[in-house]
Amino acid sequence: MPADPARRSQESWRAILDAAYALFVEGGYQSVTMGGIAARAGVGRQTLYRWWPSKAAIVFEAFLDKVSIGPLPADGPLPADGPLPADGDLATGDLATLLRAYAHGFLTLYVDGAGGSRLRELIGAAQTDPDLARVMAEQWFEPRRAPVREALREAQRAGAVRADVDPDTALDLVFAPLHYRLLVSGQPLDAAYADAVVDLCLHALRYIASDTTASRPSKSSLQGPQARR
Amino acid sequence: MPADPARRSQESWRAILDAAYALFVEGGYQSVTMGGIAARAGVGRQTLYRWWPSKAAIVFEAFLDKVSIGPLPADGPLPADGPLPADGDLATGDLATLLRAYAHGFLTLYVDGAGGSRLRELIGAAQTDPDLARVMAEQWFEPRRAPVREALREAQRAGAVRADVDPDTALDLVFAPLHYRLLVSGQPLDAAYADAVVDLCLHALRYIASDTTASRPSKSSLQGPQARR
Amino acid sequence: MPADPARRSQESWRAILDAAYALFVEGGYQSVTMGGIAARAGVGRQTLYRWWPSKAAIVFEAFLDKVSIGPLPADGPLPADGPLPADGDLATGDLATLLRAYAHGFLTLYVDGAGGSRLRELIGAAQTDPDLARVMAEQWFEPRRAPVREALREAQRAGAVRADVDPDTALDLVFAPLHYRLLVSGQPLDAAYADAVVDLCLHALRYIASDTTASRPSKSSLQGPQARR
Amino acid sequence: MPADPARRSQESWRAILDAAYALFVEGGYQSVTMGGIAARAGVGRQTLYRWWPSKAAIVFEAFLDKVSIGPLPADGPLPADGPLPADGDLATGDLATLLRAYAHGFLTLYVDGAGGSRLRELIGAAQTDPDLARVMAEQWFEPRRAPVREALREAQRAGAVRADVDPDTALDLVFAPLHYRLLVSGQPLDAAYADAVVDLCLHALRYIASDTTASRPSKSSLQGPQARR
DNA sequence: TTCTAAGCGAGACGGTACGTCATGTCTTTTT
DNA sequence: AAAAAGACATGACGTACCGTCTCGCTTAGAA
Repeated sequence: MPADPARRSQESWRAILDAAYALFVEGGYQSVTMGGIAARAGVGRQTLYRWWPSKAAIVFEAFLDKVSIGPLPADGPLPADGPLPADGDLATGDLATLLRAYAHGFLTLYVDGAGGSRLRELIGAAQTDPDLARVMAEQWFEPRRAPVREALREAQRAGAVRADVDPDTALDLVFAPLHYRLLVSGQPLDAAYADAVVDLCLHALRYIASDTTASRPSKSSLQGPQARR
Repeated sequence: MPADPARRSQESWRAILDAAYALFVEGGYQSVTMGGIAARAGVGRQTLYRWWPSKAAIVFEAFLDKVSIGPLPADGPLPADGPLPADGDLATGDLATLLRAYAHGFLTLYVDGAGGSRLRELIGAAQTDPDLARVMAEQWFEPRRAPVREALREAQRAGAVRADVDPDTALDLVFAPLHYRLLVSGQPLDAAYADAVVDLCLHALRYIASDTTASRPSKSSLQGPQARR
Repeated sequence: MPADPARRSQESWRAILDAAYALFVEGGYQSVTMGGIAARAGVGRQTLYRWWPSKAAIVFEAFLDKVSIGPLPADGPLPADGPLPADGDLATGDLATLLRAYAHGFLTLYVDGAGGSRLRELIGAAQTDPDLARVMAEQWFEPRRAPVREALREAQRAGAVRADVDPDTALDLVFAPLHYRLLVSGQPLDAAYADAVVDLCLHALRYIASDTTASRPSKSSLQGPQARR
Repeated sequence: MPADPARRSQESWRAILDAAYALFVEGGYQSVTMGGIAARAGVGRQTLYRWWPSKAAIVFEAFLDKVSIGPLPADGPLPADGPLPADGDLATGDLATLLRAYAHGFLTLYVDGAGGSRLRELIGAAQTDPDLARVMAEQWFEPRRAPVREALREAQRAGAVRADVDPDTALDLVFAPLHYRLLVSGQPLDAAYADAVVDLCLHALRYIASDTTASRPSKSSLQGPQARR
């Protein structure tokens, strides 16, 4: 008998997400407990188990709620980078600018942000929790990939980017190194690195026009696209 | 009083690593417990705490032990890709071949391997365990990056690869997408993807010598260069 | 606002008592729950709380209902000893026969009966529930004591039983040992025991006629036998 | 693996029994919880479950401990009637005195005593807990019955009490009414009642010497009084 | 050789968190 | 207004692990 969402208490829902997010940000994922959330939210423990399958699900929903909804009315420490700078027309115009914007948005959210570094822990938890992994892929990563993928396709149609590369693979060239440094390698993840990655990626993708002139290595190639102007 | 390693019982050590690895492979990281390891190893629980700081440390050491030592005498299900094909001269000769070998070795170990998919869980655990993160970076990731980095530098010196890119950043172009698909995106991680990534990476790095001969990727799929002919 | 009994749903009432009794007989007192009764009766939980103050009250009423109303229409496993063989004229005629009939009725109901041994649990529950204790005393024990008490008084008036004994105390001589073996001592409670108890009781009560001097309570009776020598 | 009693912590044991008894006396059986005992004793909850099968077992052991060991050094509110006045020679000499002593001891312990009325609750709990019932029968009731039974046998051998009655049945004549009023009937349980019961009991048992013809147990005695007319 | 200090197996200990269950109150919807 | 339905706060339950702490037992190296 799956609980009927229509009868759900909105107050409890809010209180739970707020409590879960607060505990998460304050003490990290490991420090969050079902009992702790319930106590802080002034809610029965059973209410948690009624609506969520696991701690991971609650914490992720709380995170999503806080980050996506934008700055909280009062106390929110969120950078609220949220989904994206969001004006879609970037896509057509300037892929390089879009990619760079994304890379810097990533840094803002994951590295500088208060709750940002906590996302690492959620991704970590997802490694042993297939449900969480699926939900995060659907609700967090894919929404962030989609607009970039679309811009990439547009660029391919416009002939600005080689058309023989699967857009998802191309996307990975930018997204992957950022996540890699965040999660795997301990090496620095800063603006310089983000710029370098974007440039290299553009290099790799560039060259439907690359033809002869394009291939100039050291300096000019960094801003390859711009150089073409 | 830090325990004296000289008096350490070798039998217990072996039994503990074997037990930890067995439990890890059988049930996943979450299913491993200190008590479980001790019981399976026929060892007192205190012995674990005497020599290791945490469950993560034991499991990682057990994993490292099994994977690095090569095929076990009797029952080892490890593909034993282990460190690397290991003869360093690959480096000079053919960077593309080396990269491809690494990418496929990654698949063999992380995707096909029995204990392979378990490594995901260890990386996940490291997201909330700085000590584990550090140890893994030092003892697992860096040893696998080092020879490739060296080959890259060699290629840079030989003029086969553009010299204005930080080798570690360049490395990430290959390593990152593989880890990204493993850990973050739920998208397929197979040989075709590995090949595509290596090709794109070579494209990005190629071209101080790019012009004529340098990079011939796997299938001509890149066809950029060929097209120029 | 005390609920108005006039508006009470007869169907629900029946269903609740049936459900409570069924759960009680099937699994014992501890296994009965408010939620369980409500679910089995197809009734809202609040309906239980509206009409009964506690689980004990429901279960006792259900027990009383089933045992007193006589054999159920279809499935009743009750021996339906119920109140008593019921023709009151036994009282005058033959006290011994009456007592024996009661003692054997007790065995039938409490020991042999299906729901019989469950009564033990109700008495047990009454030890921590004063309300239940009171209700049981009024509605279960007293109705069973009353006719015997009346018979005893009749016998006292007729001179067949010593008149210097409080009828309630005399009653206890028969009722108490049966309950004692049921509730306290683990010793066998069977027909032989019931007969022996009744005989001894008759001995104790008999003799206002048997021996004029004897009935001096406190001092002399202590060594009754010796003193008379 | 049943826990090894040799390694048991004496301090915890004491603290647990003290805590359990205190909670029991203060709030009644229902108010005692495993968690409450553990907290008050400053003990882990698992320690309770390690050594006792149930709350009932702990509380009974605590009760037994307090009542049997005699008056506590400082705060014990127990009347310490405990086992018995204990000098066995009462048995031979004066059965009546012994019975009366027991009856009054019963009142002191069960009715007047602080923890006394709590014993009712334990007997109540035993009605749904066969293990507790068995343990109480062995460790509480039987030790109190044994000396009286022995005195009775002695009296039978001495010819002071009719020999055709099973001693346990005879015992019940005194013990049962006291427990009956305590547990079942709500009627007063006081010294007068106790005396009356003892007197009646002595009457019932007396007369192998009292009346030559009378002592035919099962059949003829039924209408004894009437028959003699 | 004896002493002694460590490692070791075993497992009891005080704790924390878990997920389930039952309670009694409440609100919503239907009859 | 009673009733079915069921969400809610509360809190006890029994279990699983945690990390620490004794216990004896062995097993050296030092006296």
